[in-house]
Amino acid sequence: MATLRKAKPEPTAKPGPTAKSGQTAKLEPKVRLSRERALAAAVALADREGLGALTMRKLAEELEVEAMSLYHHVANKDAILDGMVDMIFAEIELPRSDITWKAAMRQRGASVRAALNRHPWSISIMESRTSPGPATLRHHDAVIGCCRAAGFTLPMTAHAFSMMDSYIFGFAMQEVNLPFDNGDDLNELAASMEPLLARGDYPHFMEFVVEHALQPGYAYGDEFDFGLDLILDGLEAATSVDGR
Amino acid sequence: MATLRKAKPEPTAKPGPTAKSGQTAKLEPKVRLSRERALAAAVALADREGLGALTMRKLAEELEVEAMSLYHHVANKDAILDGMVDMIFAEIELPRSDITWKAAMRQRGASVRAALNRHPWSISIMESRTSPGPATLRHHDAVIGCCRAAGFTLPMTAHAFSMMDSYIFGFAMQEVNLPFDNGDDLNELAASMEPLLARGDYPHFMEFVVEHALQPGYAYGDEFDFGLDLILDGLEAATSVDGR
DNA sequence: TACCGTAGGCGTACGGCGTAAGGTTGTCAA
DNA sequence: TTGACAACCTTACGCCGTACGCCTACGGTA
Repeated sequence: MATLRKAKPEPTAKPGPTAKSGQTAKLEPKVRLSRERALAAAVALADREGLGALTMRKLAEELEVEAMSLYHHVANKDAILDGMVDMIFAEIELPRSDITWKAAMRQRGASVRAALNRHPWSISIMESRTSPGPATLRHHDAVIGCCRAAGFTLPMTAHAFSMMDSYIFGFAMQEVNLPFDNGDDLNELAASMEPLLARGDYPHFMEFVVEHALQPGYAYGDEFDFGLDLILDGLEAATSVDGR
Repeated sequence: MATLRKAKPEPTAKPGPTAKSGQTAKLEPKVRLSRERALAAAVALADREGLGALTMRKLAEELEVEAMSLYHHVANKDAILDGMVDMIFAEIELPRSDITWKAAMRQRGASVRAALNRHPWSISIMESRTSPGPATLRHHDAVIGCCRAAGFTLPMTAHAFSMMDSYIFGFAMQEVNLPFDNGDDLNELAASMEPLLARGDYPHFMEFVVEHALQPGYAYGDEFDFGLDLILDGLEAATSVDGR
């Protein structure tokens, strides 16, 4: 015996839960752990308390299990993160095929953005993941298929794919990390940057913030559609010129 | 007693470095630690070994100091990350004012992309930072100033700023996380996804990868200019129509 | 019925992390 | 000479991911 007799300071019978004798064992069906249950709980935990709170111990506790039991269903924590990313992609609507490609791309762009806003932690793990899951592949396949069905050549499809995803994910990244969530704390934000701005450095930045971004009607999220439409219109023009 | 006699097995005098007596003390000037030295070492360490290797202990070792000494110059590790982000922005060329706004924006876009590629870890900490440093503010100020000098209204400046940065940072994010670095491992990548593709799922994705992305002349980085030019042309058209 | 391989779950331990608290040392003004 | 102060170090705490080995329940077979 390797560990000698250092373990087992307590050879007494276990106290309460899952009592050893059969007397109460049948009363709790004790749902089995599984990869799916673990991933769903991980997403819920990250949604509720942030990615930093997602630890193997906390996740296990959530599932009423010990941390090491998770390793029977996932290889390691990275595999959990991979699975979580794929769950997000599974939430995103695929582009429809019964409308124009522009309308379909607008709709799936909005769906991507909505999913990333629902799960603000997701974008920070999407970068740094390199092994896409089935839902991720399915999503990319559908987007490429939409372009091809609209008559895009392969090079033009590459342009469109790269451009749309760069913009959509880049926008979501900025949106998720804005230093404010709603209009309420704009004022304290403004106050916090006052010392910098009062010194006269950054005059254009200051004008922009004070005269525009902090004005009542302004919401950064509204910028999304302007940019996406400009891109889609540009892509349409590029295809109609020479098809490539 | 938990640790028993693990500490202090050696009450003997300290051996070599920074000898206690004054005899050799003058020989090594012992450059003082400083926030700047710490940040520069942190950037170098992250460049060399990745962000995961950047720990307070390793960073201190790099500087020939103990971990806790760092806390005399920075508040905590987050402050180091903030400082590192600002160092990256300091590397980026500001838009020039002696050329057209489009040329200036093209040049600063290339500069941003180059900096993010030189320091692949930087994009993953830029998101999640909310307190910009002076170089960051200076950069944003210059970009806004460039738009304003070109005659953009404030709303149009907001459109342009949001759109360009979403695209540039989003593109860099995808580029940095590609599962390959050069043309060499494209083949093993192709081999690794073969089981998925052979089953006939993802037909469009497969056609795209095999017939286009894996072809000899293709490099993802080349997509950057197409998208940026399309955006800049679109912005120019939008301003000349109604100026807003 | 008896056996046993295996899968799911548990307990312990290890090395590493960020950093709180307090000790030591070198410098310099009074 | 003294004593305040800043720079730096030592120790320790509570976390983290996970290697390793054990126990138990169950299903298939003899």
